[in-house]
Amino acid sequence: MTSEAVPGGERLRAGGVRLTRQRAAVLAVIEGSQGHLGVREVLAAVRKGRRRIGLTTVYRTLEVLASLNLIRKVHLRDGCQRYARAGAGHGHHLICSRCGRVVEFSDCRLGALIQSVADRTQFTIEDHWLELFGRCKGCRNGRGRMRRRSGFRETGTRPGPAAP
Amino acid sequence: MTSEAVPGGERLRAGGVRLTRQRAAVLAVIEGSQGHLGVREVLAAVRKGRRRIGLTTVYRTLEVLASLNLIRKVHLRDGCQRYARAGAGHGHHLICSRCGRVVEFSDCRLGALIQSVADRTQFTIEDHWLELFGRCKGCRNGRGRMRRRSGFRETGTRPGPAAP
DNA sequence: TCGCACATGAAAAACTTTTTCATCTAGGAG
DNA sequence: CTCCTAGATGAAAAAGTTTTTCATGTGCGA
Ligand SMILES: [Mn+2]
Ligand SMILES: [Mn+2]
Ligand SMILES: [Zn+2]
Ligand SMILES: [Zn+2]
Repeated sequence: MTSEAVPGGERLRAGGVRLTRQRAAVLAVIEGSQGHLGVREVLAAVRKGRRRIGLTTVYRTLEVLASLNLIRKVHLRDGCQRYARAGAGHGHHLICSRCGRVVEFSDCRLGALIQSVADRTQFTIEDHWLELFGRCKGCRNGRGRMRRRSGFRETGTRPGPAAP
Repeated sequence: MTSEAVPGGERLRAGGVRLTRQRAAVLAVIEGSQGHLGVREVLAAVRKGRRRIGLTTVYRTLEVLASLNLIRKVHLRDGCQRYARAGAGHGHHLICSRCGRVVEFSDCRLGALIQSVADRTQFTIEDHWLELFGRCKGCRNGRGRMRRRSGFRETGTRPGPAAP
């Protein structure tokens, strides 16, 4: 069978790394998600798909995929180490603070701003990082402020409310 | 002696929290630093200034100070939970990827971009987060790619301002 | 098909962050 | 100024996260 059979196979090969079923599974999980996922969530999702995978491999794989730009790392105010699918090329994220949905956009038009800051500070600016937070259409009227909705499981166990 | 004697005292009071020597010490350490500091670095710096403080308190204090906007949380590609002094009001960071120096700027002019992305995605955008990375003047020609230079020890302490 | 460099994963180590709870203290009341 | 107490502290332990180890497995070029 050709590598076509494995979604993402071409891109993994192109990245110079081996195409393993674990990598394909992790990539599939991220690409199949509308939001950002944490390590434990990816682990659970892959296993739910009845594929064996270890936590260590999830960590390593997410790093590999991100370095190949096949997925992107997302930072939230609290808790980073989260990942979302990557659009083409340079991209930034718009994140729904209620359900976690992630939309990538690439037109950032920061040229003038960067030039201005560079002139003023005497820095050579090499990279930038922009994230927008808000409410997606479906979450517009949600009065809550909770993070992920059902379908976007929380990573691990939450600190939870005060003890009795 | 009046509360004037304690740098940041006024601002802590204004925030509705008690002015403790630990809070003043942490604030002084952050304000005395040109870069971003992690929890352990703050702990070490405060102790070096011969002030007693516990790790738990450092965590809690950094959170309190950040919520009062007296200091700001900085996210790096790897490793967040770092803090830098805050400029006035809304601010973004320009970070030297070699020495860690942090410069805050507030003119982000993202209005048009935000409008455009909002229209296109149907999101209501409530907040944004922008960080610029580059080389400060002094690190311009540094061929290295290491993070903090001497003076910005990873786990060590900054020579920073000792207690008055 | 073979061989081996690369990849995996269970377990343990290492590290980070939060919770507990006994003790302390900032600062307002009197 | 002295008292009082809600708020703050910190040592220790618990809880959670990430990395390291190393024996075993496997992708893929020869
Ligand atoms: Mn951009
Ligand atoms: Mn972050
Ligand atoms: Zn949403
Ligand atoms: Zn620098």
